[in-house]
Amino acid sequence: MKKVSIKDIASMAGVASSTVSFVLNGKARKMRISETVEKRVLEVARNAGYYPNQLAISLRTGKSKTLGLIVENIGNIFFATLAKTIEEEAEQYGYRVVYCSTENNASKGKELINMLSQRQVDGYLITPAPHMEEDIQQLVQLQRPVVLIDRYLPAVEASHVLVNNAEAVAQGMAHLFAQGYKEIGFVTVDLDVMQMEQRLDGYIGALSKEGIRLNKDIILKVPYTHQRDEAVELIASLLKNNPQLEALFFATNYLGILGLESINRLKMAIPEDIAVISFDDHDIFRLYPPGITSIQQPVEAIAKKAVALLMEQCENTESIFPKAEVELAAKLIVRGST
Amino acid sequence: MKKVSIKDIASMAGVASSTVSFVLNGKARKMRISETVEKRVLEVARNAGYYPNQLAISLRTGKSKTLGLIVENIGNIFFATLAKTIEEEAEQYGYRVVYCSTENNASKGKELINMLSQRQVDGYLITPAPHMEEDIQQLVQLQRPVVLIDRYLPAVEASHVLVNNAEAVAQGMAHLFAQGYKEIGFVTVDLDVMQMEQRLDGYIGALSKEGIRLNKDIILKVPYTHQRDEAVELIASLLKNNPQLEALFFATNYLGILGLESINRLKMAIPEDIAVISFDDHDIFRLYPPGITSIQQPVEAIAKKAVALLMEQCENTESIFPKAEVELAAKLIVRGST
DNA sequence: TAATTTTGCAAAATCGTTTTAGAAGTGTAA
DNA sequence: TTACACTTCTAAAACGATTTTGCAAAATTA
Repeated sequence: MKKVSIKDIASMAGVASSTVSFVLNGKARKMRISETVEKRVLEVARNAGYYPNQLAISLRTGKSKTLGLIVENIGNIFFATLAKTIEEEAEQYGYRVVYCSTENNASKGKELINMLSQRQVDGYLITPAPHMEEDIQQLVQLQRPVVLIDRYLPAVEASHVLVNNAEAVAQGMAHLFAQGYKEIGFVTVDLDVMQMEQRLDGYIGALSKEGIRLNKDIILKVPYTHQRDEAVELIASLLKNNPQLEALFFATNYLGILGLESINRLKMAIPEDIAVISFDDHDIFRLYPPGITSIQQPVEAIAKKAVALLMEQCENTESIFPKAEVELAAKLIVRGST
Repeated sequence: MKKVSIKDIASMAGVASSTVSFVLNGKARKMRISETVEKRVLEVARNAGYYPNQLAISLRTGKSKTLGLIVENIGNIFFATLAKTIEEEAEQYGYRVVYCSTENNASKGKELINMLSQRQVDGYLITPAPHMEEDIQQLVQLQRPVVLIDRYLPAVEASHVLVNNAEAVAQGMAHLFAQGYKEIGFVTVDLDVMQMEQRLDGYIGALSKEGIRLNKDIILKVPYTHQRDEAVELIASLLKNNPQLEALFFATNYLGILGLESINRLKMAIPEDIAVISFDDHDIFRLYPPGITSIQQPVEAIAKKAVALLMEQCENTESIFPKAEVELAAKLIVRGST
């Protein structure tokens, strides 16, 4: 079945296609189309089941009203919620979002930027994987609207919005200290990304502020490429090799989940044998007895701010915007695990 | 910064834009373009950082190489995995996927179909919300490629692929009987959708096969619109009012998760006080002590089959395809909760 | 040498819109 | 009668690609 175009409507209504376009875009008044003609066109269009071809519109106007969102892994609840919130937010501005995952792989990230460019997205929201500096810098140089989220690249002149990682970890550490824990291990990932470094910095800073000497043996950097089981084993051996540990701080939710499995495997009790706190909240943390204390990122605020910044750039492509650097506060959710 | 078009490349290389197109599409040989010209064009295109405008290509060729995927809720891990698998599968065929959620709301579903149509997707993968019959039937009538997943609408002449729900529940029930449980409650949702009815049918069928009389008091239909807390309370009162219950069968993973919360609230022990089994697997079920038995859908097989069916229709738009009705077997994952 | 075929590319049509410029027709005033 | 201003709509260009057709020059054949 052929689709109906504006031309078909025009010939059916006995007018020019420009007239149809004016009417359908509500410019009938402005273009002084008579009410008679307007009604007829509207009628015909409705009966024919006409809907506009967005591709043609975008091609002609040069605006696709679409944003590209590149996250690390859409399967992770944090990014999934972020994506959904961003989508809802963008809808307010009349924009659609297409999203995709890098899996923290720079070459996949490069491909995705390419793909989005080809599809003529109006702006980019990116959680950059390591080594994506060059590709993102290129976007910036071409004056494409770009906002980085969740992390940033110091070398790139792009606006970013993220949680105040160091501050958030410090807050969590303060809570642990207040509960009397002193021997606190830190489990992070071996990825060379800004936000992970900031979290580790938060940990180190909190220790030194409390006057506790840094013990590198109880900082574990799990290789990102490790399989689930290898990682669980790694965390388990950290616990076995350091029986003095009173608490474990996980730098991200999926590490926390792996940690729960390790602790479970060692038949240790939370919080009696080991206290647990994790960055990024998760359904499991709310549910897993006795409830896992976590640091909840202000996902909604991040999404809102990021979209707002991007929109500003999109709607105003002439002027160059100063790089905005936004850091938002996290929220500590205290549960039974500490 | 202006984008470079094929015309720009043409004038830079001193050739016609058609020539550029031929070269870039690898048709140089076929169109008898000399190697000299081919090399020059390639060189110029590379240096200028040219990339094609997908919108223009789609408009001209009439193929967007994009599929529309409409799920119930992309936030749910089942749909998220399904979406991701479908995306990977579609990539094999050179197609992109744009996905969106209905939240089980027919009018939102209608809007989404509209949006996807305007964006000229080549085919539709849909988990239909109740009352979407008409809109989907219309797609079918317009001979658009459509495949329904996870559920189907008896009134609509569209292919579908889903898990064998009744059979899967029967399998779960058989396991419960084998473990000696007789008093088994069933918690489902009050939505009027095919797959939920099939699951309930599976439950009822299993009982009658076992010679157990149906007790409607221990079948709970949680209203879909209930808030988290209301639902938890509802399930808790089911347990309180029916102390004879030995096991609870949850018809979907998010109900199962709510159920865990209810059980937790009542301080009942799994499986000593109450055994638990849930449809659809989830991270939490693997982790939550003592592990929750669940029925895992063959997500990968569903995705593969659905995409394959859709591709067949897309690549072959002339012929009308017979409605394919595919039902796949689920896998019972036995854990400590039963 | 003339006719024919092949080569190598250019021109133009096309996809479905938007948008600018302007063409008829009518009315009004000088 | 002419000039001018409205009113109402149309024609055509443009967006950036693909694809069909066209056509001159070179090469081949008769």
